[in-house]
Amino acid sequence: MGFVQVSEKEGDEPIELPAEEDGTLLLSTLQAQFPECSGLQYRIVETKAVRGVRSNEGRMYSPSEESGWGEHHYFCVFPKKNKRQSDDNSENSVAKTKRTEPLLRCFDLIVLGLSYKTTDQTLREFFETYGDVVKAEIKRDNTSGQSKGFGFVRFGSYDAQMRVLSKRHLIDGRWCEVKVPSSRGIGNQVPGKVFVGRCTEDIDAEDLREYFSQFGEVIEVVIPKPFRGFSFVTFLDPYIPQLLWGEDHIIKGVSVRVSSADKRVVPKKNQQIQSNNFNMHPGNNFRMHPANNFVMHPANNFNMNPFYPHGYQMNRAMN
DNA sequence: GTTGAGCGTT
Repeated sequence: MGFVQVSEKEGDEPIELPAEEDGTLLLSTLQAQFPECSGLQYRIVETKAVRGVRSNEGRMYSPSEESGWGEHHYFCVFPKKNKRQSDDNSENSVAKTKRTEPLLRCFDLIVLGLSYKTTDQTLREFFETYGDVVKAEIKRDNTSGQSKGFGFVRFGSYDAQMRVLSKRHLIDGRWCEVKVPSSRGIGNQVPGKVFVGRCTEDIDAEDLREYFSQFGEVIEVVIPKPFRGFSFVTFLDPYIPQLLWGEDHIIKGVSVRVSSADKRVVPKKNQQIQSNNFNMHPGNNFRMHPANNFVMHPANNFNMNPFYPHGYQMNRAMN
């Protein structure tokens, strides 16, 4: 909880960035203010040594478990190869980093079939045997507080996430399955396209392109006119969108909401488009792109449970 | 206080 004091360079006036509930600072939060920033450092007052902040899976961890981020004044680290992103003539390390980082990032997993007595706490404790649990919550009825029998869990490491998805789990006497939420599925979505809700009018196409370029190459930005409070961003790689849903994204200090752009939400005919196809990339043909085969991607095979491929009644013998 | 396929954002 709380805020982290960060400036671009050591000695500059710091700004306060909000930390997450678990005390971590999201790289996306950091990059919303310092777009090219890849990490944080701070100086130890006593020894004058500079220390780096631990970072993993898009999250930055405070130096101390007890005192959190403390009163340190953090400053940004930038990649050495910090060329303009439009310099697309070489497959440099920047481009590779931007492609692989979101692929390995964890996301919420849904836990189905939970006992009505299972709590956030017992859910967390159960999954902690697999790795750091960033979030564990039971979904409850708003008025009665009664559990709905399912919940969400999020891990700190992709490895733990993979291991959990590969098996069934006996939690509080019930066999439960852990799946990728259908909200991340690939139903009617337009390949590579995301819906960006809660936009404000001062967020223009260039702001959106600049922000979302950290996750992959952006090939189109559409802001419906007249302004309707949302916009669309399309990536070259069609699997990028499902890695962004459910995240908080802060652009120009505004918390926007990224969700799927499906075919029901096609822009109206009689509207202007502020910007599109600003990046005429030769690889714009989705069919030609090797990443276009969704099924080939491991992230799309999570729900194929080898134990119960046909919906076996998991809790038949219980209770 | 009961139930048992699903899919949330406080």
